[in-house]
Amino acid sequence: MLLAPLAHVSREVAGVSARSRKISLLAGLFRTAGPDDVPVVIPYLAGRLPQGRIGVGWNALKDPPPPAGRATLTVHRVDDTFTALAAVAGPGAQGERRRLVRELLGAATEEEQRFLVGLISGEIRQGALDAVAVEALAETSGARPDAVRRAVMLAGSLAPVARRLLAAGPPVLDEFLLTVGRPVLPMLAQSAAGVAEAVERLGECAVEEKLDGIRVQVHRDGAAVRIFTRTLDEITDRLPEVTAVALGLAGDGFVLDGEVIALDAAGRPRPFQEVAGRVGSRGDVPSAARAVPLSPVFFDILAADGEELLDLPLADRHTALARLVPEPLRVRRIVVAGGSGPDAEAFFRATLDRGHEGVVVKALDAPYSAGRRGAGWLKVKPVHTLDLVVLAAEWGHGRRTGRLSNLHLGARREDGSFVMLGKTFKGLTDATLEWQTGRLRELAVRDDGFTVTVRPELVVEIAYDGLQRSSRYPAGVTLRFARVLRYRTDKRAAEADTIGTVLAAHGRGGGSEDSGQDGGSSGPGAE
DNA sequence: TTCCGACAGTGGGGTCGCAAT
DNA sequence: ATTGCGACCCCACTATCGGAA
Repeated sequence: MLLAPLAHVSREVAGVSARSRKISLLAGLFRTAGPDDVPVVIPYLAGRLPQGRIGVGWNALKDPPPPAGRATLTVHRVDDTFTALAAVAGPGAQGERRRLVRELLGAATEEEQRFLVGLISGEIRQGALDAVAVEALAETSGARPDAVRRAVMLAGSLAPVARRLLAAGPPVLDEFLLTVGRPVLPMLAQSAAGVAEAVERLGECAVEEKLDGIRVQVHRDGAAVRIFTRTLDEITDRLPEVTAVALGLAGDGFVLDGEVIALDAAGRPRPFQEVAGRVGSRGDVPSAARAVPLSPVFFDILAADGEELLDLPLADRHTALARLVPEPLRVRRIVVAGGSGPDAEAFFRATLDRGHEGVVVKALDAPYSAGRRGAGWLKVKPVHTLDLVVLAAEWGHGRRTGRLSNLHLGARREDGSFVMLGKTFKGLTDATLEWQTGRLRELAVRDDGFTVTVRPELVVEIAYDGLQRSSRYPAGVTLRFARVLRYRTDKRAAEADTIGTVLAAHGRGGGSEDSGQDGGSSGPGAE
């Protein structure tokens, strides 16, 4: 099969807005793909590479060679090139990758080049990723979308399901079962503004502490333990203490869902950054483990005694969890029946006081709906706000092209100058985007084509989750998950929050930003 | 007809590891 | 030794479509 029709359909899909139309366009192409093409075509049209990451980024894609005049590239030639790219290593790897990429792009027509660049950089922007591909796959094969989605969740990815489904038809979906040792897409939570609201939405529910660490899925099959991240990457060899905990439990065929965190001597959680650094360390794991020992804490169970528990309501899964996992290894929780708000609120406060991130409110009757951000779990975290000053803004991409999007945020110093605390592009409606583009252009003092620097006069109210240590910004801290709430056109820059009040609000002392370096873990840490 | 769930898009900061400088 | 880049961790929010109410 040639790449050309694929690239063409991708462009057509991007050109229509109706999801139903996208689905039938994709389905039409799936039908024409031969059995050998399927494992490649399906992921490509869902915007993914079967090889995963191949070590080629935006930089290697600059200045593509002139396009070919005629379409001769086959999908298999493209796939072979990606396989070769993924295998390149050692000195000179960068140059070799560049050479392979140039060779591939040189053999591609203009439309194919656009498609390949999008595919490699993960910016297909056709408005159709896995979920739409699942629908198209269902349409092509005559299977029920739900059944396809469930198989994808259990297989961990689309490709193996697509291959079997198109080769043998809907009945093969029954072959996709939860297997201990093979990762499953994890269930995710939606956000809610407050505990009372979340409890009201869910009715009978559990309120569990939300720990700020790394999500882990722990499989044990006899003496074999495997640990996976939220994106299903295996990290078993980096977490020996988690393996030890799994081997210490009184069961030998289970799958647990939980979070790893690090605790200090007083039993309080250490900052997320320390946990992330530890989990990311592949080199000398034993010494990393001595410096930052990790504690797994579990909140769900997907299989026990080799038996699949996914479809059981949470209440029953928790019973199974409690049978296998002793108290300190489980997340703290309470059960709230029939909207008794105060208990949940008190639990939320107590959880924050213990230094944790917030709570997750979970419907007791909900099954484990993996891979979807189902409404069965609602997370609640405290929100802080600040009035900051816009120092600059970056030109947006994609649907934000031509609009000033990413804002550089500054806090006021006592002397009237400003310290940059981070950036945000979140929380902006199209109308606000439009308005800020006009207003910031009026305030512009410089435009290098990427960033527009402005006179620091515009005040914006920012919500954020807490401070974290930063080596990038002059105050030594930056805002975590900053987003725009609204512009404060009623405020002048001289009325914006100062860096002193920002630091003081998070127990980092007032005064100058240079004292913000709190020497590792001795400080109280970000919330 | 209106409401709302699910999805895609638009990017944020940090950290590690590897290759290039 | 330092710097740049890619891969992955954490993540919020809005616009849109299309089925449910």
